[in-house]
Formats: sequence, C-alpha cells, structure tokens
Amino acid sequence: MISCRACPLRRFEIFAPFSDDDEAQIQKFKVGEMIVEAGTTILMEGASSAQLYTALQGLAVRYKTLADGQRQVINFVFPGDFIGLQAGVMNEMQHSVESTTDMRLCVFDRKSLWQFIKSCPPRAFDLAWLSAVEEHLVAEALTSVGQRDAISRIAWALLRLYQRGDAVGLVKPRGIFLPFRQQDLADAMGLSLVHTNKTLARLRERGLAEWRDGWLKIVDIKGMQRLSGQDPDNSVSVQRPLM
Amino acid sequence: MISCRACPLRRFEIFAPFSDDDEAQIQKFKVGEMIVEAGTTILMEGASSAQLYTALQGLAVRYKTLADGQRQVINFVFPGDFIGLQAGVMNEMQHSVESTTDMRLCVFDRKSLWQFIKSCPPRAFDLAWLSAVEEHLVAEALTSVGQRDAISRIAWALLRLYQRGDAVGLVKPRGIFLPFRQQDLADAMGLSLVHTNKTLARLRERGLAEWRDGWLKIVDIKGMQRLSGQDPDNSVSVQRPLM
DNA sequence: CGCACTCTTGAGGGGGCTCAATTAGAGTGG
DNA sequence: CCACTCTAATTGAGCCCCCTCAAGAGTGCG
Repeated sequence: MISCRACPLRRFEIFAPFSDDDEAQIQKFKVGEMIVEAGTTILMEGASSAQLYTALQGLAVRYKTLADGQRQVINFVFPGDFIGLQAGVMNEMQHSVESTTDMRLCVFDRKSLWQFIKSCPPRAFDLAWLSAVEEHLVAEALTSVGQRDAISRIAWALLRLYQRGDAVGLVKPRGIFLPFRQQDLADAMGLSLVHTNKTLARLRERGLAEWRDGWLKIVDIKGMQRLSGQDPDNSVSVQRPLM
Repeated sequence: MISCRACPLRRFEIFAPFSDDDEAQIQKFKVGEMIVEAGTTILMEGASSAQLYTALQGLAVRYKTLADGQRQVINFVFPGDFIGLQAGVMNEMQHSVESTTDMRLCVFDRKSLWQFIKSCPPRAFDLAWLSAVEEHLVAEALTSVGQRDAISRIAWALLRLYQRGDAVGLVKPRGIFLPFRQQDLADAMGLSLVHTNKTLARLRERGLAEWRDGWLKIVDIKGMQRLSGQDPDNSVSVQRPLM
C-alpha cells in the first residue's frame, strides 16, 4: 500500500499543498486500497456505503438513473476525485458510480470520518471545498446542456475531459486515452447517441478535435474554446484539496 | 437583530437540529443582518466577497452568464440557503446571486470562517454537508434538463419550487407566492421563454398546475409527480444544516 | 401618454429525435 | 478455425419538438 507521502498524485499543482501534519492525519484515516475491474459499480444510488474513496488510477462515471431507464451522467471521475461524500454527509448516495476502466482506489472508513474531522477541523474545510468544486463542475455542465447546441456541448465536454486529464498527467504525445463510450458522452450532454456520433464526426471534419478508439486529440484548442464558449483566461482549472 | 435562538427558520424540520453550544458558536460568527431590495445583485460572478450570507426572508436566483449574454439559472434561493460558500472556500464566486424579492439576510464575516471552523468542528462538517446538498440539487436539475422534454421539466421545476417553499412554511391556502419571471424558469430549464409560456398553459389546461400573477398552485400532485419523473417516496426533501 | 417590462399567441423552420440497417471488433464455444 | 453472439460505432431517412421571429395585450411608472 502506497503511503500518502508517496502518493503520485500529490505532485500535480491542481491539488492544494499538504502540510506534514495534514498528511499524518489523513494517513490515519486511510484504511486500505481497493482494486476494481472495469464495469464495476463502486457506489449505488440509494445505498449508504460504509466506505469512501479517492480515485488513484483509472476512470469512472457518476450517473443518475431515472424510473424509465434514462440515464444522466453527472460527471466523469478522474484520479484525485473523492467519491462518496454524499453518503458520508447525507446518509445516502444520490447517484451511482461505475468504473469505466480498471481502477485503484484509496479507501476510507466512513465511521471514522467524524473522528477525523474532530482531530483535524481544517480538513473539514477541505471536505466543503471539494464539494464546492464538485458543485461548480456540475453547474458548468448544466450551463452547457441548458444553453448551447449539440456541437458546442460536445466541444465543451471534450475540452473539459482533456483539461481534467491534463491536470493529472494523463496527456501523452498522441493525445489522451479516454475509453468512455459515445453513449456516456451522450448521456452527459443530454443528446441522443446518434446525434452525438454525428456531432463528433463534424468536429473531426472541421479539424477541431478527434476521438477515436478511445484516444482524444484536441487539434485546434482556440477553435474548441471559441465553440464551447469557454473563456480562454478562465481555462485554468480551480485548485482543490486531495484527500 | 434577531438572535440565532429566536431564528424563525429553526422550527422547520428540514433543518438539522441545533445544540445550545452550536448555537452559541454560530451566534459569534454572525456579524449582522442585511436588507436588500428586489433586483439587487448580492454576489457577482468572479468576485471574492468579504461576506457570506444565509437567506432569512425573500427569494433570489443563482445564475451564470455566458459571453454571448445567455443565462443559466443554477438554482433558486429560499430562506435557509447559505450563499457564498464558493467564495468562502474557493476564492471566487462562479456564479451570481440576484434577489427576486426584497430580502433579509444573515451576514457572516468571511475572514472569521476559518476561526469558526477551528473552534467548532461539528459545524465544519455542516459546511461540507450544506455543500453536498447543494450539489445534489444542481445534479437533479441537470438530470431534468438533460433527459426530459419541456412539459416534464417545467412540471419538475414547479414541483421542486413548491416543495422547497413548503419546507420553510411559505405555502398558504391559495398556494405559494413565487414572483419569479417566466424567463427565470426558462433559463433554469434550458427552454425558450416562448415555449415555457406555452408549456405552462398546457399544464393549466391539463389540470395539473397553475402559476399566475406569481401564485403557484399545484392542482394534481400525483399527476405532477408522474409527469416530472419524481419518485413519490423520495419526494421528502433531504435534511440539511442551517447556518 | 409614452416607455419599459412581462406575458401571451401565431407562424414557420430547423436541430435533434427515433427507427432502422450496416460495419467492425471481441469473445465464446463447437 | 469458423459460426454465432454481443457491444460499439456509423450512416441514412423522416418527423416533431422546440426554436426564432413577430405582433399584441396588460400593467406600472415617469
């Protein structure tokens, strides 16, 4: 088991720096690691999980399922994301989390969350911080889905995925490997699978971005930013704590 | 200035109970009250406010503005809602807050938030809790906007507004007074003003709900729940802390 | 009385939907 | 080694929901 000190995520500047004391506290809170295969349901809507997690490696999808089987993808999970805060703080998850790839997760015990907070109040602040960042991301998605047409939405989503991956070192020379299905992207942006597919083709034809066989390549960043309505100045991702 | 002990919001069961000690701590954190007129911008996107607020009376709208002037309403603000957590925890608001009616707000000093957390760990936990509830509400809106058609979205929104108002005692025999504009509802649900208006008319004709001159009356709750895709069992709102 | 704001209603067009069929790739088992 | 199955991506056809444009009514206010 990797110690928090040696956690490879810590070097990325998107994460707020740790004091040695913070580190010691969080190390005590950590109870182990978990490895799951692609396609595993890590947390289930309505469940009251005994564990909370931080994603260390791999990708996942957070989604809500409706009575008629429709699915809304709330967000994509990247390394460093804290999973299960809702269950920890309210008593029940309001959405499910399913791994898209094999994953390695840092495991925390829900019961000791309270103890953890008492011993280290500043970390409670971090919990709120994490949650506020999460809300911000969901609000941005809502804005995109509510106000923009298909090509802008898809451009926005691809750009966000790219930036989030970049912040945790996932970008390689040939692009970034994001093995989500087109259906996941469609369910995230409130579009049909068919129209998502056609819109991806349009982005390719217009020389803006390519996403084939899981590999995403942003060809024209400026063009993508313009299309997605993203402010180039504000494209720097917000810093947030790592638990 | 009303003391926290006498706060009229405390009696509503949607809010998690206070211990006397909690109350004393939060009273120290409170620095005053603020009255604003309808149409006031309380917090501005991009700003780093020195104050945080809890709405005591009146209604407001949280929204993001896009470069081209489009607007996405993220959520509606009801009494008991904490405003400005983003500014308190990240350094900048990611959306604006504008009052729809005259409002009375409880004012907290941002600088002392840190002190408050240290002195009262349980309340630090509440901050995370509040933030998680807020994220949940936004995720629900995203689900509605992303997956449902116009009439379902509007039905969902009206039902949510009604339930949220009911939880803080705003429902009168003739209904609930919600003086938002149709444009606000349209911007919240990602619909045009025109289509929102026509959809409201359809809800009226079908004997489901009426919203005229600011007064909202849910005529057929079961029908509205069915239409909005809301689970009747789950319609009870989640409990949350009051700051 | 003119201006501004909000709500309302009609008309026409298009963006994104559903239905349907095809291709490609990965298992799986005989 | 090849049928068979299953999943994911792709492409075409037709249609409808919701968009925009436009005009009008009701209300409050300077």
